[in-house]
Amino acid sequence: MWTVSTSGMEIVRLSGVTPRDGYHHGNLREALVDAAVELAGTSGPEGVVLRAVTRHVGVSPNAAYRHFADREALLAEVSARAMGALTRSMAARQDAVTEQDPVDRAVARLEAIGRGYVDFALAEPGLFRVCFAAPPEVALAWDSRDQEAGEGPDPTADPFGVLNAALDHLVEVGWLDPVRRPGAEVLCWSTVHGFATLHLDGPLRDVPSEEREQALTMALAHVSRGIGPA
Amino acid sequence: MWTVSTSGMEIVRLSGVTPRDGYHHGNLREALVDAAVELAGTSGPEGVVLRAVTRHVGVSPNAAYRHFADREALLAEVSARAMGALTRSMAARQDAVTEQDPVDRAVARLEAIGRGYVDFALAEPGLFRVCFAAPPEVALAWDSRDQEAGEGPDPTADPFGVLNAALDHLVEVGWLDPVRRPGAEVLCWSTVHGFATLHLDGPLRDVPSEEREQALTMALAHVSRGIGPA
DNA sequence: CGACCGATGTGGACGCTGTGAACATCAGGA
DNA sequence: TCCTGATGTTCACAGCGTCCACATCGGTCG
Repeated sequence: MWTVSTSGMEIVRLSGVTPRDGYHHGNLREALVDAAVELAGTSGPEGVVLRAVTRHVGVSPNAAYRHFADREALLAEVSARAMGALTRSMAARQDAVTEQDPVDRAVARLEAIGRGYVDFALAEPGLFRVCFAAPPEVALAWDSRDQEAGEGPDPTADPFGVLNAALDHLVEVGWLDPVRRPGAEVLCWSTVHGFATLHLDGPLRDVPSEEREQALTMALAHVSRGIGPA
Repeated sequence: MWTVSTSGMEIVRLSGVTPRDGYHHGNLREALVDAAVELAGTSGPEGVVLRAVTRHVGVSPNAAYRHFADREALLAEVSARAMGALTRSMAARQDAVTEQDPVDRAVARLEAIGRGYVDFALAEPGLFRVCFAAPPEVALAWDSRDQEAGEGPDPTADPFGVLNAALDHLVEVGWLDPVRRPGAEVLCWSTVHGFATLHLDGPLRDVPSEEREQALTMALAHVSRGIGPA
């Protein structure tokens, strides 16, 4: 199977995806998303080429249309997965904070979140880019953050949820003035997101990593200073 | 000319581009960039489709290759123009500040710059996006900001230059602690850039404009608070 | 004045893409 | 046992960026 008779050249299936045995794949949908995530990781959103994805899985291009409306839909799925990875990166950094004093700890955790965000962006540029490359449903998912807060899934399941939780905690420990709480999320997120994108794709992409790290430390400190107590 | 004989349907030339008279165009390069900018304005970088651009100008697709190495090169040109527009938007807002007190004025001018940045992004989404969609030379142009500062063109010719000038002025008037000056550019730029992209393409794109404006005001205030005097 | 030549624009072709329509193949229930 | 719905394949189409050979011009030099 899978031998092109005209050339006699065998088409090699890439990566560690287990080949299927028969006419039907078994769980093509999963396999397609896996392959797409892999491609996105190395080449970003535009690396998620439908025909390339199906090629990796060893299936015809149109097979994908049995599981996704179009390329956008597949990309949205990849985006969701990438967002999960981003969230885990942030959470991991946050949990690694060892500070004991409650207030210092809360502040350190906020900065750790920011660092986790930027580090993920620079360590996994492809996945980070794919996070923000799906117009419709992902945005809705993020926007329906508050409405279904009552019983929805873990509010810390997305980056925004993690950030909000950290800020809420800063209010609890008395470091963040409640009057300054609304809007703080946007400020933090904007700074960190802008920092990441400017250094990833933007005009600051050639800044050496050492200098970048220093700038990040300063930026995070400035943010804390901007929202924190006088 | 330009009548498809097979169908007899005349191909209409779009927009206000003046039609050429003969075999040669006269200044195709300019015309192509104009058309590309127009397309970028309505559809962003991916709207700059080589064949569409040449169609608008009324020329064959390959004619573009006499003036640009490839689509990327054309896009870079468009990007440079868009960057100019961004810069003018920022400068315009800055110049509109009427504050009299030197210090207050300098602070107000910084915030005006940020507002000009975000406003341009939201008013001209296509052009804004195209600003950051050209890997090679644009980035270099921005990076060679300081080196050739001696006699190069107006340092306020690009967004980064405008921002730096404003920050330098804040040091001069004694508002910005010189020790906090380095890194301030990145902080300001990151915040404003992140705010713009999150609200333009990102998860915050559906935030109503009123709420967005309020968030921007708060974010700018926080930035000032972050870098300003205690 | 006329021939030539480099710059510029054209036509056709190739391989790539996403996607629609019709057909093939299977697994499981009547 | 047959049939049906789900899943995968094949063929086809239009649009894209780009290469190559050819057409057409404006200016320069004999």
